[in-house]
Amino acid sequence: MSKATIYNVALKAGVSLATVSRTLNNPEKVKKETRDRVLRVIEELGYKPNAFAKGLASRRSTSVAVIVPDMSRSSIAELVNGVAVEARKYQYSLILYVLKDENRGETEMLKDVVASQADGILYMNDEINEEQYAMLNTIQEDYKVPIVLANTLYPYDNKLVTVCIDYFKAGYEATNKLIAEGRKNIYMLTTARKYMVNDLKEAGYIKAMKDAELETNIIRTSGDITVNTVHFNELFKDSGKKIDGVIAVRDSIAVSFINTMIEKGKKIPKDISVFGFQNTKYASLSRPKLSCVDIPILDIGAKAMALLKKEIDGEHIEQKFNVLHHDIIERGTTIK
Amino acid sequence: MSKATIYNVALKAGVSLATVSRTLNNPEKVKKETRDRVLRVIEELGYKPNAFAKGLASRRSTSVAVIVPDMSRSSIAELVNGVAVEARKYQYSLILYVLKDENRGETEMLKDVVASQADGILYMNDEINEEQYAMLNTIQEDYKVPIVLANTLYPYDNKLVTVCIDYFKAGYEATNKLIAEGRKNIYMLTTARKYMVNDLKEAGYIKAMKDAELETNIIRTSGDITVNTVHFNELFKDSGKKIDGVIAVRDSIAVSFINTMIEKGKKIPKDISVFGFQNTKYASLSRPKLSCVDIPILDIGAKAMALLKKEIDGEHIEQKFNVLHHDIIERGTTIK
DNA sequence: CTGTTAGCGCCTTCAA
DNA sequence: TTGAAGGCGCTAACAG
Repeated sequence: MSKATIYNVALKAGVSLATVSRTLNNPEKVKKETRDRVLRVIEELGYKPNAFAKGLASRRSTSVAVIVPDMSRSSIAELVNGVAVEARKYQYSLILYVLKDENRGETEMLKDVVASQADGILYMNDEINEEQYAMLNTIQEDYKVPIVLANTLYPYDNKLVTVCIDYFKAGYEATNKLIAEGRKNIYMLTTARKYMVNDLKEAGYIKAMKDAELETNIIRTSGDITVNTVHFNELFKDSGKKIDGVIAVRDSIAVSFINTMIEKGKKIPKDISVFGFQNTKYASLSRPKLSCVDIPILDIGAKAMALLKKEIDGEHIEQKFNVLHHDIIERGTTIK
Repeated sequence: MSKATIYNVALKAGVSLATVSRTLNNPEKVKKETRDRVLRVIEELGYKPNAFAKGLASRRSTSVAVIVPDMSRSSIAELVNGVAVEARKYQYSLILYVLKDENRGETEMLKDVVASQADGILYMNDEINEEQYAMLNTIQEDYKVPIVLANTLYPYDNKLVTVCIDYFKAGYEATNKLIAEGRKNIYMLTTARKYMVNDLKEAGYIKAMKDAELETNIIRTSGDITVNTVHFNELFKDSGKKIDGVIAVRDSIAVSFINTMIEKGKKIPKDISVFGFQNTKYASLSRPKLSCVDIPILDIGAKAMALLKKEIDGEHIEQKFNVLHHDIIERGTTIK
């Protein structure tokens, strides 16, 4: 029962191992009768080709490396979900690399990825910086392993295929919604850590504010609720009365802000309108429900995997930047 | 640059490939000077052993298969995080299998796992049923590939190593807290789908209620917010006034319930006390903050991976059931 | 349409 | 302490 090899199948089916290999990989090259016989034996023996031997001989692994930061971020998990669904269509398996805090070993890790013979790499670390981008580029060129960035942007260059939404535009639009409400003192709540996508949201916000000749106010805080709650309380003390609008780069930050303000006696959205980003479950579980930019995160994952598959298959993708459509969802934290 | 093989290293270091292999896998069997020289060349060439060749020859993959349902569930993502951290300690890579809705192909998928030569399997699908359990067992026995269940319980048998918490006890304790508050009409909100762990929480709830000679009320609903909101509204119409306590099997369900009730004018926790399960970010982002059972989900993942590693290394684990400690966290939705 | 024959890159006895 | 040689299970020309 343990392990049937291609030899066992060949023997029992009365053919050579090459024929077995063919019926599995190039069925059209095998006469139907032979093929059927072989398939029956395969079934009987519960034979599955050894992935290592197959990979070694064919130099292809039918697997892709998925590189993510901290899984506990809702958007990351959802992205992986999207990738998984698409990957299954191609029978590709996913090798998961979680970066976690320690960027130290990223170079080392990428070498592991190469050694693992992954057919392609899906990189979704939105904290990407110039150095990392350069390294990915090197890897793609030196080792000829295709890379796709999912929900990860490095806007200063476009050598790598990228799937994302137009974060600048989204930030711009959300801010304009608040301006249209008549809000004047609109704050942007962003992360202290450097996320490229958040910088773009911020740039969109700044543009909208400048266009309206309003003053920009950017607060850098943490994604950690206990930490940002403290920040929000301080903010309230200093200038709380003047805030009448907020754009947060993550839903969870928006919700944390809302909670803090409501506990301070503020009315949402009467006193302050709030926009989040992503449309995660946090947005639906907030009270009032959070207005936010809806990002098709599942689709981004799926699209990224689909493009990677094309690259693996040797198709050239001239459209490097693939921008998916986003929506502005108005719920209970803004005034329609 | 492309790919250095063991031959290149051997040549450049002036040794045979066997020596290179040894310095990597059995360094103590190589004279220090030779070893250093080889290591230097490895460094220079950026050599990494091809994972396929290595796996084929050694019959070990230093990778484990991680089987999960839907990644978008916060607890699942966190579990994977825990696994990833621990796996990195051993330099194990993770092959991710997302079950998603379609259980249809689970048998097939498990065959893939075996074919992938994973050294072990981490199974964390809390919807496990008898059939699946039996199949896992078969796989473990027939193919000699160790399996560990993480946060997944099949309480009717104990052939597979399991890491979890005592869900029965947790349900019992949480219910008793509410009873101690003087609550009489305590409802359990659980999932319509069959999750073994939720059944245990439910059993604990029932036991506590029976002990206190109170009537049990079990509501089966969905994890989907739009769906369960409808249920909660109906519930309120029928018997809303009589509900004074709730235990929900997931934080997100608890929060959704709270939102619905507060919108109906109920006071939380004055009118109704609420307990959730897990202590996810949802609990901290709810207003009031959710009281809940704290489950050390990260630790469960890490512990499961650690045990799997032991099994892979041939250590026999007699302690099949590994029960980690949980806490009851009282925050704003219960009365202390 | 099918069989034969080299490898793929590495590990692992067995000798030396 | 090191080298030589035989696989691991499969794919992919090349013949036939």
